[in-house]
Amino acid sequence: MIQDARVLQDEFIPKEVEHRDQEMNTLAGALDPVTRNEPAETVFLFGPSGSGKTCLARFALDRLREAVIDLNHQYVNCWQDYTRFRALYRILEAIGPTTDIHRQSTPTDALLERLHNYDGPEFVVILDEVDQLHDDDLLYDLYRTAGISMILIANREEELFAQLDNRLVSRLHASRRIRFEKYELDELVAILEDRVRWGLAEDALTRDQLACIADAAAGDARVAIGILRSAARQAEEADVEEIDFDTLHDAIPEGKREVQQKNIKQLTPHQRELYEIVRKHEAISPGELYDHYRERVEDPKTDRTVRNHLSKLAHYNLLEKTGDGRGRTYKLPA
DNA sequence: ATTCCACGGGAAAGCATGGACC
DNA sequence: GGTCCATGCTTTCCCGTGGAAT
Repeated sequence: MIQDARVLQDEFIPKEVEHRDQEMNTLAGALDPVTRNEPAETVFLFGPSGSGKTCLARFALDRLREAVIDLNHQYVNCWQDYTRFRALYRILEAIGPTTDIHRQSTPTDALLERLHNYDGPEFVVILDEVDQLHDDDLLYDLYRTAGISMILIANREEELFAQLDNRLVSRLHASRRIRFEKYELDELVAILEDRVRWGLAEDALTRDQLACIADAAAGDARVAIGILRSAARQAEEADVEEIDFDTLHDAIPEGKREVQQKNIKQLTPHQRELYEIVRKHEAISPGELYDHYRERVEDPKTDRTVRNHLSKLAHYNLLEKTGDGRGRTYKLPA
């Protein structure tokens, strides 16, 4: 069934990107100065999740590397590396060994100094989920570093600029902005067809089945590929060459759930406990939640810390806050 | 009006850890 | 080895704000 599992991974970058010609042209245009050894324009990619932002950014960077011999690059997911220190660390990894830098005991200023001393070839940094950065000093740092170009990725344009410092907003005002729309149904089907062609046995799925997946994914390519992956895995385990309707039916919720399960694994025991408590309730009030938590956990943290955890869980889309103030309840997202 | 929760920003304390020095 | 210091990250403490209930 599965010929090449890499094709079904989230990180896979296809040889061609479909239905994003306009966006690709703009992005390539912004990056073009790099081919003349000049810094690229700063580019923003905005759009909903699964609309191809990250994929296109990496794709464009790959293309650029084919044309430019000397080019440094790094991809930073700000969701994971959300402090100034960690993001800087990630960036420095691309320009040299970092074994002498330690999470504790090396000051952020030392990282910054090393970055400013950089005098290698043009350096393109992709900052994904840039709105997850806890403070925007990092953007300022990079902006002021000669030889570094930025591709910045976020969901919502207005929200991002609302949270940025005013100085930064005015400096970034002139940068290029590319807006992505959700994929249409037939576009998703085309994307899935490619993945099937490259990664699965021939005719593993019918066109109708792909359309069914695309429909369930509601314009989100990541979800669509997740469902496909899940279906292929089940077929592989059952050792069959075709995916039947039942398998597909099961794969839809599972594919959707996969992203969440990934996030749950990263939680601390306390955070997971909170998640479990919310999961067991239809909807739970904050006070009730704190009570349950204190009962179930050996060494309960303070309410304030619990609130921090809850914010984090909400950030990961693992739970949902509804209402405000007194009427606030927590529940699992729909 | 007043009280009651809940929220979340910010300061400070606590924690874990590598490096310098003895 | 042992001690102390510096640092980033987490947790706690303090507190102002604001809506809901009384």
